[in-house]
Amino acid sequence: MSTQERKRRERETREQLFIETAQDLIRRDGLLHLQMSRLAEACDYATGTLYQHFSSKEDLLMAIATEDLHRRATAFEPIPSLPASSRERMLAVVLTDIDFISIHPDHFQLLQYVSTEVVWASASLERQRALVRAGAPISEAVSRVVADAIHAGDLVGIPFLRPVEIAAGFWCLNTGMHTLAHTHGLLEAYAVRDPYALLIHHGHALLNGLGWQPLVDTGNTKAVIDAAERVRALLVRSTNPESPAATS
Amino acid sequence: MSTQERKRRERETREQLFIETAQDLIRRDGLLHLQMSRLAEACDYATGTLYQHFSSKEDLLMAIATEDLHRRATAFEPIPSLPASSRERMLAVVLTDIDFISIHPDHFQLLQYVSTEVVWASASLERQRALVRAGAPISEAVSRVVADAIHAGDLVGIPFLRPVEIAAGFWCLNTGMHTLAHTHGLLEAYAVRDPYALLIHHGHALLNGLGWQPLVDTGNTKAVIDAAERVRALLVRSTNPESPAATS
DNA sequence: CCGGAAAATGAATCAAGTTCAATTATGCCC
DNA sequence: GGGCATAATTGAACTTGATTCATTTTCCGG
Repeated sequence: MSTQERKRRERETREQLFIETAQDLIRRDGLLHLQMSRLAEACDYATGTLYQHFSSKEDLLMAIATEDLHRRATAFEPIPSLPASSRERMLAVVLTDIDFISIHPDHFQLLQYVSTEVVWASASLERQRALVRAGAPISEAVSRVVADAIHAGDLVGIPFLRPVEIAAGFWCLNTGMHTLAHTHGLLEAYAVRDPYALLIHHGHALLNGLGWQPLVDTGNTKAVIDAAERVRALLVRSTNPESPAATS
Repeated sequence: MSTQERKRRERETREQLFIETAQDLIRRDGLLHLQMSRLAEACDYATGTLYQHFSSKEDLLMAIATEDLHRRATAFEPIPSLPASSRERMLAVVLTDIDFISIHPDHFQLLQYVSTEVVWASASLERQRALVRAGAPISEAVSRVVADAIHAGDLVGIPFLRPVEIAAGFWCLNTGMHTLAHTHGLLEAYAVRDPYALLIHHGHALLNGLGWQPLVDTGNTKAVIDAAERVRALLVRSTNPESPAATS
């Protein structure tokens, strides 16, 4: 049946419209002021129609967060096959996350909000699962980099930790720094000037502490900055497919 | 005027009653189901009376979080003057936080919720400031341990980072792991068995990576566990003033 | 004791999310 | 093409729970 298929597509398009319009409204007025009735009006639909797609307001918010998370995960995809050392690829992980959250600060705040017990419990089981699923490719990509490092001999002596548990350490450091950067009053309380430069520094320190070769002298500020620039250039090239002299 | 003073005290006592009863209700029924009218009833006051103390529900939640955070900060107080190496004191920081959050998981979830843009903005300026202030002693205590380490020569070669920025790294690691441990679906997604054992491991790795002496062999599981036990024993002793062999 | 200020009360108000009976559109079959 | 059954859409009514505020009660100095 082609009719079924068309309907499904139309439905999906409309859901996309709702999600994108909601993102616009949130950017304009803030998460606090998002109202279901206003969103419906902005999309030229009745309030009730929203509930054909989302079981509740929280459900909608989770759908938005999931959408963003998909995009975020896409940014991590090319990292495992980047033409660079395992250590540089790990740096790429940190930089990719920094860059994404810097461009989409709303995403982080929304994700934090929907991860909250209160909001989480108010969304449908399906959306909860979709959100978790959307994040999985990130941990998989990072774990692959770790596994490659172990395989290549860049990372030895941690037989009792699985790659995903090494990856989790960096997830914590990253997420923690995003939290520090985006939570009211915290940056001031900690008097941290540039949270993401600090994250890169601590990231290197953690890599060094895990014995991840080649070790980087974190005291050499210029080397650290140069390495970040070099890896960022690689990332940009991997995102723009028409590389000057690519041979896949 | 003594009357003024008494009134103020009574007011404070009642505020305490509200906060503690609210904590009970949250523990019993969950944050999601806390209702202002039910809280008032549980305290044998009218709903309106609550608003003599808290400008809104969010304001109340922030007051609860602040109360908890005070207690949490108290746990960190003895650490800087613990009779141990600077590295062991830093481990004490991590362990103290792990233990507090393990005993008070509600606190972490509430803190995460009130730190959310939506809730934060709905609380009074005064409460916002009080919450930030309540957390400050923790970063100060940790920063003091870092400063001591630098002074003692245990931590060299990081002239451009201030103690508070080193402390921030551990804040991120800790907060990140609490988030991982307490956010639905994440532990499963990352397949992490024991998040706090992992936190201790990564904590040591970060300390090693910063060059914090004496370095610890993270591959030696027994040594890592023993060190944690030893430091925990110190912490217990510092909390219970009457040590076993003391002449009371 | 009294008068008036301050505090407490809880029913009324309000706001926003959610529902659902009525309406409209859609697609299928003859 | 027309009529029928089903599904989708609508938006006003409903619901829930936070917040307010007119009224009542308490408190305190003189």
